[in-house]
Amino acid sequence: MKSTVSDIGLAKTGMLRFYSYYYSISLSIYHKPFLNPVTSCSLRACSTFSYIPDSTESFYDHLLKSCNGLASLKQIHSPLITTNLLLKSLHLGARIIIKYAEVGDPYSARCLFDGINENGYKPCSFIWNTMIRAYANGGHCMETLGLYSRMRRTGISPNNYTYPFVLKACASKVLILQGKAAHGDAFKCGFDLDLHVEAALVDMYAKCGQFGDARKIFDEMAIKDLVCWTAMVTAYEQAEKPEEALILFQKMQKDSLLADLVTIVSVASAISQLGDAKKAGAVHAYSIRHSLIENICVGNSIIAMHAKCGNMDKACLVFDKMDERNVISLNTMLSGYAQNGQASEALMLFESMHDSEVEFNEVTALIMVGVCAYLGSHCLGKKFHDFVTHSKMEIDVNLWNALMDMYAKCGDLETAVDMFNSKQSERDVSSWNVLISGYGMHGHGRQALELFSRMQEEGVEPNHITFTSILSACSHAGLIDEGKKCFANMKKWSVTLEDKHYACMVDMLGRSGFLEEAFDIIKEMPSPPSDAVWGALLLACKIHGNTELGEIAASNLFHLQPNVTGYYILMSNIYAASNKWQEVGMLRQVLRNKGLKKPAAFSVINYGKEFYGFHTGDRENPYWQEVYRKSESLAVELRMAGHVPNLSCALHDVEEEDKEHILKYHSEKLAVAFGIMMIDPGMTIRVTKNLRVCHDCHSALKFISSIYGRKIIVRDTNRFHHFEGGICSCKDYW
DNA sequence: TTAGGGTTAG
Repeated sequence: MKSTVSDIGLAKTGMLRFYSYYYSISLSIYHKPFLNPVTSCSLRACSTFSYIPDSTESFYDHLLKSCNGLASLKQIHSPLITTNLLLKSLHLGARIIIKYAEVGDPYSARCLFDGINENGYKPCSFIWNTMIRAYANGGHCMETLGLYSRMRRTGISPNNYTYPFVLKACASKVLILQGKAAHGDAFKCGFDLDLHVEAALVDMYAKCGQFGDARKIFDEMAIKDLVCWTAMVTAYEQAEKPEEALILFQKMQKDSLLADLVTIVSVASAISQLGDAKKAGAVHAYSIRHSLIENICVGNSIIAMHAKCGNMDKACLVFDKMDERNVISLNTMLSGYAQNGQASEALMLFESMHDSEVEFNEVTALIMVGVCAYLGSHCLGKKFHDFVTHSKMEIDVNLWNALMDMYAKCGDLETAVDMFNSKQSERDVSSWNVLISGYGMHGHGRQALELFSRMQEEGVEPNHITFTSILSACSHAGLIDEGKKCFANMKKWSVTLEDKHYACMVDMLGRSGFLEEAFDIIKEMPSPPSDAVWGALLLACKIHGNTELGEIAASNLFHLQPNVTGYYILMSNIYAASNKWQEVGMLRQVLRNKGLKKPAAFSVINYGKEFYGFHTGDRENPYWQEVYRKSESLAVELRMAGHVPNLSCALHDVEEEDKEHILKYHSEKLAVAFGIMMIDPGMTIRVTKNLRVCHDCHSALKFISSIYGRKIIVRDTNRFHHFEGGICSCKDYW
């Protein structure tokens, strides 16, 4: 009992003994069979007492405030029935109705409401409003509207309290027709100019996507308070119209209105959508100036905002200064690190939070499994899987899918397949997508197509991600006809063709040399192609040495993404391959002027508990001297086995002899040389590279897998290469 | 004795 009742509350009311008495009554009621405290509230007898003392109401108010579950609510409700106290206080009845709705039992709330209505109370709007509120707050839209309609038929007048609830219900289920009808009713009764009704109307029209109507009501309001302004700002933010939200926020400030925490959370979210670091700084400063940042929700929103603007240093500063943190603060930071490619920072933060009071949850696990997938670290991913298995967390289908995806992205497709097969009854469409995509990135196009057919046989409807995965799988495996068929079938499944689907088609056709056909696809696109589409064409032009089409793709890319180094490098490589050195020089000058640098190639290999990273020509790695010696001897063995260095893969402006020397120390060759030295023979060597594998390394690794009888798996930015017995799983098509 | 904006992570 004491655990559900505030001692302070009891001391204030002095009702401890009173409660003990009724508690014993409620216990005895529960021991009587077949007596449900709610349904038995027929409230037939009327009172022995003509009034209920204020102190009693106050006592029950305290009890209800501290009650947070159905069982304890019923214990409070029971003595009120047996003593008929409920009949004497409509206020208490209303409180219990609301409480039943809050604990998720609208049926009991309705029973009590019907009982009250049938037993002698003079019909009044108050109790009807209470029941309408209970339905509306619980998201029971149709019940709200049904009761509102019955209220009017019964002759009970709706008032200015009724409409905000009814409009809220319409807004929650985007029922614009019913919302408009309620607006009309409010107008007829003269309540449409009430401040609360107007705010609810603004919210309803905005949530139903009718921004013109929402804005008209908002603009014409005689008095606008903070809630109205925030309703409109939030409406724009939720509809992904961040510019409009911020314009309104500025206007609000000109009206000398101070934002509260609700406003600032919405504004921070709007800035997150824009990714505007400068505006993020201004809102951060505002939240400090007005002491809003001390609220944990605001703090978390500011962290998320900085993270989405790419500024993890500032996010970290807020996180470090927080007096109180919760699991959302931690997850926001972890996901920020993950989104900004700072995987090791995410791992360090996760480690550092082990001894804190914040408990990890399923979202933490989802983020961290994603970090392992990003790193391509099989051993770390396996550790997280063990961690999750041994924790109290529930492995739901989302986490299960994330784990499958992690195994696939860490090169362990077998485990991903085993996991998929072990959960037949609980699979969802994402489970199928994960495995189709896994087959695709490992070059198993046929298996991806078979799984796609099986998925349809089992009645699982493919979505836009399924088609991205299957088109990408066909592209990696060079299955052009199959890919075209899938692309044509998308309409059958009512899946809208998105930019990414076109990018897959351009990639598929372009890689296999059908450059003109790929360009035709672009020309047929209903909306302007994104950088992904033009990027796919540019890559294809590089593979097939098409300067003319490459220039078209590049000029679009330089316009769309003027600061992405990779596109300048690709175009420069196309020029270099056709000996257009003047153009090469020009593009390098552009990069210099913009202060852009070619990203350094980097390969990571896991050995024991550690990760060893190698840059091209690395001399910082603690093992670099041994690794260099191994690379020298490998170069000799490769020559003897028939490998001819592909000098076009080295820098273009150095002598031929130097080119061969540079090739020996490419990052993936250094990592594999390290693997051969350190990892037991018979164990797979797993390497992850931050760029695409170069052609010379690809050929060399095939030879190495044969010379040493080792299985080598390399994950590059696009896909996996499994080298074994002198061949690669990509069949030299990548 | 009832009312309007909404919590940040995946």
